[in-house]
Amino acid sequence: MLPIACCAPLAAPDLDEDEAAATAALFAALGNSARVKIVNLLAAGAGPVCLCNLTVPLGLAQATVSQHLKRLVEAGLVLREERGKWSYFSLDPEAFERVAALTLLPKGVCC
Amino acid sequence: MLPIACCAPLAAPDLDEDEAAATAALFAALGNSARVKIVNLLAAGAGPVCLCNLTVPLGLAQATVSQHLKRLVEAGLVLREERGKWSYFSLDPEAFERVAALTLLPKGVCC
DNA sequence: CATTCAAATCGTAATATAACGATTTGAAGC
DNA sequence: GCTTCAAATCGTTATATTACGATTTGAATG
Repeated sequence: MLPIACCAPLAAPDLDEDEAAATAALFAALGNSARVKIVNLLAAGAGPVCLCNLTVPLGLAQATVSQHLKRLVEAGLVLREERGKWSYFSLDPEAFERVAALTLLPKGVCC
Repeated sequence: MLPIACCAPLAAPDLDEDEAAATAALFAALGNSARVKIVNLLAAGAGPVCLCNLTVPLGLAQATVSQHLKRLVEAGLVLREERGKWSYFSLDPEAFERVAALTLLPKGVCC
């Protein structure tokens, strides 16, 4: 999957094919309960979390968790950090804003 | 697919399996470029839009558009309204708020 | 430099999704 | 009641996703 170059709000005027695809890709990255739980665990933890500490709470095999993390990293929502043999993951600080930006209402209405 | 009973923000404390699944289902409903475009077209139009006016801008067959609309209705994002032979669709007024609620930051930070 | 061990990748199977044409359904109109 | 025509559903195919065990990669350590 290509990295998400940009994404447009749902209510943007004249959304073209590429913008719709980029927007959909970001939503799709969160369209799986394991990945929602990963984001939730990363948001809850104070600081980066080791993959090895995610398999038990998720109830999934190491390979499966690794794949989900890869998708979240490719979507630009999660950051990977190598520490020796271990990989630590954290939410991209802008992840929430990036997703929230997709749901901006027309006319600047907010929340 | 079951209707989405409730959904919890990504950063909610102690997200359980059902909450994660409901949250993921809402994201998944928007995780397709055709459905993003449909939501965009419905947001742009003033009032309900006929299915028959969606197939051309989407470049998809009637059956395909009907299926996508069904998914959006099941996700609680779009409303269906029958008018004689035609079906008209509009955004659920709460759709944006429902999606935006998923990305609420911890500690009430907003936008 | 061989061993260890976590993570990534590979290969595969089961399931889900997306698309289409064909068919069925159902309201409107003759 | 028959016809019409839009929408929904069905049946099918192609593709994508999800999951796993097995294998490979690569940093740390003896």
